[in-house]
Amino acid sequence: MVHVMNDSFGQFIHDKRLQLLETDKSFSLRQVAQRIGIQPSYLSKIERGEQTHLSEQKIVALAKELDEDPDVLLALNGKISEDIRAIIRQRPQLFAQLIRELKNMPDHAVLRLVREVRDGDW
Amino acid sequence: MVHVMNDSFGQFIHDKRLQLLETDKSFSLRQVAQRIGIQPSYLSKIERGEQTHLSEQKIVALAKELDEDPDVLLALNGKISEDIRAIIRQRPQLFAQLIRELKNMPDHAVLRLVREVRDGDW
DNA sequence: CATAACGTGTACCATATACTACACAGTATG
DNA sequence: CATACTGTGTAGTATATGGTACACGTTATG
Repeated sequence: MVHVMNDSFGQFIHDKRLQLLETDKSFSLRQVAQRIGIQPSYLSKIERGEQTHLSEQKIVALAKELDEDPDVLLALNGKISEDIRAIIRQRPQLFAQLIRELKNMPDHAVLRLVREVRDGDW
Repeated sequence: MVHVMNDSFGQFIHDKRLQLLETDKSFSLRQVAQRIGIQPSYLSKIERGEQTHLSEQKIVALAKELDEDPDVLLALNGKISEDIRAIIRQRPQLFAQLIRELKNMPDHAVLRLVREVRDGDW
């Protein structure tokens, strides 16, 4: 990662895994690593922040394992889902403008837009 | 670029540069390359699609030179402005949801949202 | 007509990203 | 108490990204 990344990612997934491990022994580092398809040593490094890079595919798999939102885990890792990026690249001016306008809007205001669009009341 | 990238980028900036060159001899490949801070051979390769990679910083400088929208040039190069990415990463769930909802909305509908937000009529 | 400017070919290069392979010591389990 | 499973350390790797340096032949220009 070139841009800043405080490693809340490693901390976050470590905590969540331990939490799940309390009631399900299949959430050992080794078993989770195996299920998402990486080496245990690599997941170990990521959890401890010694290594930060993890591909979108593995992050999404991990999100599924840990029952977390993939977009949130991706964000904690400094990434944005490829499908979102593709949508923006289709109409860069339009989306850039909208997103910059929304930068400082409170959550509830943005949510109102989401609802407006979803309910299609226009 | 890992994902697909049809090289409209090289074609696009080549065409625009030639257009500007018609009325201003300072838009030679060499001089433009110098002004944006890369080697002429590199710009040459990019214009001909032999090479596609160009950093956000250089693309923004090039957009300024060619009087084009930086977000559009970035998109043609498969990229999204870092400031936009940062905004999304701040509130990933919120923005991911909104953007996915807007994926298939026509431009005028999205523009209506932009205007709503800008005019603050809420 | 010398020389300045042009675009391009070849050969490299540094850093970032995303991992693997394997060994090892400690802890739990049948 | 053997052995299976745990987390971690070390070393190395492939590919992507974003370039540089310099020479070369061609085209303009004073």
